[in-house]
Amino acid sequence: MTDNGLSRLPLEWTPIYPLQRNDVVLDVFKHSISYSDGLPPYAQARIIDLMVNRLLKTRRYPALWISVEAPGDWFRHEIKRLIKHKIPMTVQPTKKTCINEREFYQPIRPTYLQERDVPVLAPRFDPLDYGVKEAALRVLRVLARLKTAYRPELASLTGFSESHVRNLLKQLQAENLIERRQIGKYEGYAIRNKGLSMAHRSWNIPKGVHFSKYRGEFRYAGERHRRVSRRWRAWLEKAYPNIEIWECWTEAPLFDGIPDALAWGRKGEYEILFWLEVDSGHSSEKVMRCNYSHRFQNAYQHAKRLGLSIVFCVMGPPWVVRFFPS
DNA sequence: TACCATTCTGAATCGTGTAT
DNA sequence: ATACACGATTCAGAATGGTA
Repeated sequence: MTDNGLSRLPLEWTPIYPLQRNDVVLDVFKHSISYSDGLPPYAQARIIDLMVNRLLKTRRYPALWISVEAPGDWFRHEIKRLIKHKIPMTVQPTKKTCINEREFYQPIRPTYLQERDVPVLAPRFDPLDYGVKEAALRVLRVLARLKTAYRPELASLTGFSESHVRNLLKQLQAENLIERRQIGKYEGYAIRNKGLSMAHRSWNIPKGVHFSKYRGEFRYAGERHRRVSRRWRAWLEKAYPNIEIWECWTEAPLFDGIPDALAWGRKGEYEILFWLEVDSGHSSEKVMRCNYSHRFQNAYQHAKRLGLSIVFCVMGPPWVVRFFPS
C-alpha cells in the first residue's frame, strides 16, 4: 500500500458506509484520550486541532470521532468547547463503541473511495512497545508539563505517595528519560529530550508537529508561588478526606482566567472544580478587587451553565485572605 | 553597635519497615 | 511487586545570643 500522507498520524480509521457500497464512505477517524493523560483539556484540544490540520491536508471530507475516558461530565464538555470545529466532529465517552453519522455536530459529506485512498496510519501509542509501566509513564507525563520539579510536587500532581514516586523516578532515571538537577536551592528532577519525546508519542502527537507552546504550564510563576500551587492537590486531599480528586493541573487555562492550580473531582454526587489562586499580597487592594471579581464572575457564569460547582480558593498572607470575602 | 557562633526551623531527601 | 508510613538526615536561612 502506498503512503497517502497520513503515516505520521496515530489515529484509527473507522469509516461509515452509508449506501451499503464499499466505494462510498464517510471518512471518519477516531482519536482516544483520557483524563489521566496528564494534560488539561486545553492542551488535548490543541492536539486535536493539529490532527485536524493534518487530516485536512490529505483528505477531502474527513470527520473525527473523539473518544474521551473520564468520570463526570466536565472534562468531555471542556474538550468539546475548546476544539475548533473545522470538520465534522463528535466527542463521546469511551463506553460508546460505535458511532452513527447523526451524532456528528455537522453533516459529513460522503467520499468516493478508491483503493489507493485507504489510509495508512501511524500506530497508536502502546506503553508496552516502549517498555514503560503505566505508573512511570504518568510521572513522566506530568514532568513533561512541569519541565523541572521536586519530588513532593510530582507526588501531589500524580496523586501517588512520595515513596512510590521515588521508585518510579529511579526507574525513569535508569532509562535516561529524566535526570537529577539542581533547581534553586535543592536537587530536583528535569525531563530529558528522550523523555519528552516519549511523552509526546504517548499523547499520540503527530511527529513533526510543534506542541511545546501548548504543553507546559501557561505562565511563568515564581519559585514559591509554583511550589504552593503544585502541591495543592495533596493539600486538598489531606484537608478534606471526603472529597475525591480526579485530576489536578497547574497553570491551566480555564474560561478566561488561568488558575494557579485547578483540581477537579467530586464530593458525593457533585462534580466540583477547585480553583486556586496564590496571592503574594504585593498588589494593592484595589488592583486585587479588580483582578478577582472579573475572574470570579467568569467562572461563576460557566459553572452555572454546566451545572457544576466551583470552589474558589485563595492562599496568601493572612491579610489577603481576610480581605477576600468582600 | 558590629561581628561571629549557636540554635531553631522548614523543606527536601533517603532508608527501612509493614500490609496487601 | 506496589503502596504507604515514619523517622533520620541534610541543607539553607532566620532567629537568637554573647562578646569586644
